[in-house]
Amino acid sequence: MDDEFNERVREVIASVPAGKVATYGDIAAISGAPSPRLIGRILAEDGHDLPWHRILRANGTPAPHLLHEQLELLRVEGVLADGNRVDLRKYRWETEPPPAPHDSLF
DNA sequence: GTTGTGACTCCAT
DNA sequence: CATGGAGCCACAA
Repeated sequence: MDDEFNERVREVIASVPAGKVATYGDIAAISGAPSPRLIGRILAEDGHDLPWHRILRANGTPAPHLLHEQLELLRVEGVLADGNRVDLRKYRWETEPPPAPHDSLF
């Protein structure tokens, strides 16, 4: 029960479809982790069986040491990155559907 | 108990 | 875009 997030986090990451990406903060929020740092730690410890390459930072850029590796794997899955940055706005995966595009005033 | 470190995020300058 | 500071959690020494 202590590390319930641990299991939850892996489930969420494993649930990310190919061609999509998620941020540490999102995984943390969805999995119920207390902090996004835990996500990084889990991946570093036991992310060998998970699509860790689909996890990006809040600004759409992967970790410094994985930057090249991540982008390569993502590129193969159809996620094209501009330089070292991925279009989160386009490839960001969400568990819940976005708010209806109601005719907002703006 | 404190300190340092890390695949993090946000805000201000 | 770069830098710094604060918040955050877990672990090793």
